[in-house]
Amino acid sequence: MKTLKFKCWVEEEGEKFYGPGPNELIKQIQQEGSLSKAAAKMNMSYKKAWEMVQRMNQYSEKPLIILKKGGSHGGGAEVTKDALELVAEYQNLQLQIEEVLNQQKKHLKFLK
Amino acid sequence: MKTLKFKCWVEEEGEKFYGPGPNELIKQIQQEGSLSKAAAKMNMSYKKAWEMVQRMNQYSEKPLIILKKGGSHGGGAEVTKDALELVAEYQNLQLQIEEVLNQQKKHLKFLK
DNA sequence: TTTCGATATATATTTAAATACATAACGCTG
DNA sequence: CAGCGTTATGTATTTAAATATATATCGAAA
Repeated sequence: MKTLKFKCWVEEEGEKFYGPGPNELIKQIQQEGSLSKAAAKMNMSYKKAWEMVQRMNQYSEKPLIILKKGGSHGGGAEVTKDALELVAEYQNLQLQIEEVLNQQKKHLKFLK
Repeated sequence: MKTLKFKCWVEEEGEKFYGPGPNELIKQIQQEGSLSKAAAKMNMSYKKAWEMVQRMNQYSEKPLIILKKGGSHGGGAEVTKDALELVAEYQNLQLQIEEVLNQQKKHLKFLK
């Protein structure tokens, strides 16, 4: 069964800083309240997740994730309101693309 | 300047066999009549290009590229009619997605 | 039957990415 | 002020991808 897939992302100066990975990461951080736990849930190394957060924050106008260390729980990760808006916009964009693909699938010869 | 990019491809059993790379390769082969020259123009190793062709042909119903060895010119690569139709369909699909993206760009907050 | 330019294919090397590992820093709390 | 859990960050190891290298194969044509 052939399937049609896609991916979209945002980049600046050739550097990708927002796509499916960061999008999912934000959602997991919101659920867990912790970057390390979010990374674990995604089977991703903490380091990679941490770098993802740095890139995201660096390239977006306003901070998306706020990391805090120390304190009673050892620290944690907070998702900003801007991040949530970004998630919503991105996922809406994905939906619209999927819609186009589902329409087109019907008469694409090479998918048979 | 932030830009929104995308990629779409066809896969079967988790194996990608058609996307931007193979699409461009077909076009270059048609111009050059040779797989090695097409690969060179794309700054791709011959081996990678050759494997691309194998995958393409394997997963599509009808052969897309016909490779010939020996003969007066040493051999060559031929693009089938089906391949050209595929190129056309794929590029049309890309255009439609771009259209959606260009529409959405206008009111995407995170692109500012 | 030799030459030629292209395809065919295996192996080795290089490069890049991801992961693993180790350790420090932080700040609340008992 | 020691313990805890989390973030912070460098280094080493592993893994995977891409490339480079070498050699064989093919078939028309001189």
